[in-house]
Amino acid sequence: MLPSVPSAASVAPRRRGRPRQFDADAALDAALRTFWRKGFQATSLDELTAATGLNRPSLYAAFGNKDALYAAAIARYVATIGRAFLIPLAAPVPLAAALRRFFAAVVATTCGAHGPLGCAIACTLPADAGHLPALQRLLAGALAEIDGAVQQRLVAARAAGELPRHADPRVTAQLVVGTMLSLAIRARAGAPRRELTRIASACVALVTSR
Amino acid sequence: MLPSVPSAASVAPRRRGRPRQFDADAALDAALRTFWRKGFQATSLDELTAATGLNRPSLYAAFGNKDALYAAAIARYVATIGRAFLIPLAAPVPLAAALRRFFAAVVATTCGAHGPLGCAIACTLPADAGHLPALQRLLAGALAEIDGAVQQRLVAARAAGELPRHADPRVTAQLVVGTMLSLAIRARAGAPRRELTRIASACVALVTSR
DNA sequence: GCATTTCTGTACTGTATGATACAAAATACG
DNA sequence: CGTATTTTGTATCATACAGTACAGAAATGC
Repeated sequence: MLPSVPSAASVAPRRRGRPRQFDADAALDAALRTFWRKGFQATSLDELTAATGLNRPSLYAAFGNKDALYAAAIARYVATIGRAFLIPLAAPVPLAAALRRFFAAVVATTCGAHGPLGCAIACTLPADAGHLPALQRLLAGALAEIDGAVQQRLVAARAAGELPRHADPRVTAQLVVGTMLSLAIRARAGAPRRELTRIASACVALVTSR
Repeated sequence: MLPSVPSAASVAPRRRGRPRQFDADAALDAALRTFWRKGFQATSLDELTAATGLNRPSLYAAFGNKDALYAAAIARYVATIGRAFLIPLAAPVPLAAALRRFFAAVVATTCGAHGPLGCAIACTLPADAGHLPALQRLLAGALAEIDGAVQQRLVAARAAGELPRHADPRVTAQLVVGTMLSLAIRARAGAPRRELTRIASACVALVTSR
């Protein structure tokens, strides 16, 4: 389930005309869940109105068109789901334990209770990034953000002597994130949770071994 | 470019009525190139007829409907592109060299001359595997085939003492394939070739180190 | 109270899409 | 040569789609 994180919109000052009868963030979360499962192209506006409970004009007034709604949904994915993956990384525990928690969060989310959703960045965004430049930039930005966060943790780990000195934090972070992306794809292919956990453990062992 | 590998269809015995004026394999390759770039949902039949040079009825008579054509195209991708990745693995060279050749082939293909295509299995198939069970099975099968081939090479490597005895060939293969999938996604995000090569090198170093 | 502003809901528009009907063309069989 | 069989090309169908016009509803400001 998506956490209901309030954003700037929900604390805006009272506006002039008829007030909105919906919460924009909740609607965005509902749209995200639909996009997450079916991707951008396969999701119709009828499905979006059904999922959000809004009618078309309200959706368009709030978010623009379908493209903009998708971009907003992915941005929210990065800000909520993606960032939730990174929180365990910052826990004050040894690197191996932090990485295990990170992967545990990834596996739990990609193998959701509502079927194997995978990861929106790994599984659905790349398909449309091939022909929509705006989405390609979105994908590149999301990857850079996750790479950076993992890299930062690895730099700290190396300073603490938890990583071999010859290991490059940047490329190692990209390998860890790469494993994360592959776990999401495997989840979407229907791989059992146990298998994903085993792969994650092997990645942690390989990265933290010396 | 796709290699023009003949299949059973092109050597079929002379049939009864008016002969076909097209090569089914060439048409399938053309359809695959379009699907590869834009995915299943975003590719229209108009684009497919333009790419293949066939008109709609010929396409439908040869392949069924759009779904079946996509499945056939992905199957051909696995049989040609995917298998081409695996050939370098079987070269009679040490494991590290074989893996380097494998990744070199992956990087060269995912960063094609016609823009960063990525990999059809990694970048476009997962999007529709989320809601089309047939495509989910196709994805799972493709992953299993690549995993198996890499695993087989790792088993041989361990027998030759090129791999630590404590390394599990199966999960190690899944990590290598996972890195491959992530390279394809990064290629589609626009990552420069140099960066992908660096990640691949780090993966090889990590897997073959002891 | 009245004008102004903003949102909601229905109904609609034009278009793009996947799929087919049908007749003409091209081959094999007898 | 005539019939059966398969492919080709055009023209078309019904539907699904993204997006919007418009009228009514609910709030604010004066």
